[in-house]
Amino acid sequence: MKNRQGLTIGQVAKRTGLATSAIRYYEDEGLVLPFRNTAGQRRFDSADIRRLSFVMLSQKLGFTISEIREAMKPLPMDRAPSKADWTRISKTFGEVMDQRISQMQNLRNKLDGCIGCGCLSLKTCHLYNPDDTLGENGPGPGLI
Amino acid sequence: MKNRQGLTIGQVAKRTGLATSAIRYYEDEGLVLPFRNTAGQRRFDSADIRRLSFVMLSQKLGFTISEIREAMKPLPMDRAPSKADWTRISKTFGEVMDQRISQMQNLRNKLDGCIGCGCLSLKTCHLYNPDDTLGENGPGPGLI
DNA sequence: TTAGTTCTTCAAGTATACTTGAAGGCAAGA
DNA sequence: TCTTGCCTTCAAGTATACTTGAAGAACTAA
Repeated sequence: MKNRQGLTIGQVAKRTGLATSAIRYYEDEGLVLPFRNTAGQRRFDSADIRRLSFVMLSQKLGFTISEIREAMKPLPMDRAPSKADWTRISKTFGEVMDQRISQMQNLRNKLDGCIGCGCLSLKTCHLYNPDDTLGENGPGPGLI
Repeated sequence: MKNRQGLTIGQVAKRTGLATSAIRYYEDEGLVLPFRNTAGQRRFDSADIRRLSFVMLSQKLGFTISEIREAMKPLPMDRAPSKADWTRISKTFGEVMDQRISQMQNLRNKLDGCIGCGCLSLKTCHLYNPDDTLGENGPGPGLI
């Protein structure tokens, strides 16, 4: 009998496809809080893996670490989150996704009209409307 | 009479809303190639501004600097690009956008089913299909 | 028990897309 | 001419999301 007290970080890495370094980083960022065995090594239970899975998916959806942290705030760290906990979070993210998708579609529709025409006038083109921006990206790369 | 020979970087910054540092960075990255006056100061013509406008828009659309550089490769650096030049580029980017949007919609549709249910099973959930990924993000932040 | 693998922390490196600051040169109006 | 403001380069800093490497402790199987 082995690992009755949760999975090691290496085992979680294999199950999730995450690198161990990424998992440790997520812990530093407060996205998971695995418990420790007597020697101080990390041990993960199924709720931890569910949190990590949510992080992975949210990353795919384009959310930042701080957005994910913010979203998971209502989840309990001590006990396994309930279905209702996850459903609520899923709903919030879904709404944000809908907004982002329609924003991208807006920009995409304007692409043909504004660049395709070759004029690309800064004053008249509605592409330069600040409301069309995909959020205030600070420094650093944008999406994808 | 002033600036008969193109706009200064500061004037371009005001017109486009870009920071002068960003414009210099774009030059370093090969996205624009303003000419220089006798003293070595940058001077921009309308074709340069059009290139910068395209860069700004492409950033909003989520393209990286290297993707934008790649896309603008067919554009002539010496003369003002024709309408056909811009139209071709616009078409390519539009198609990529369409792909990305439908990819995001796919992920979004799966959000309710997979996270909403609370099970988030790594083995069965199609959310973990590698084909759903928004590109191979290397290190660094993801989208937005 | 011993060897080999995995774990620990911590500091530093990587890529993207810039910004900031230092030190000095150029331009334009009074 | 002078002064103010904008221009130049170059190096270093910032934020995000990690990875890599070093040095050493713990775990596991033989």
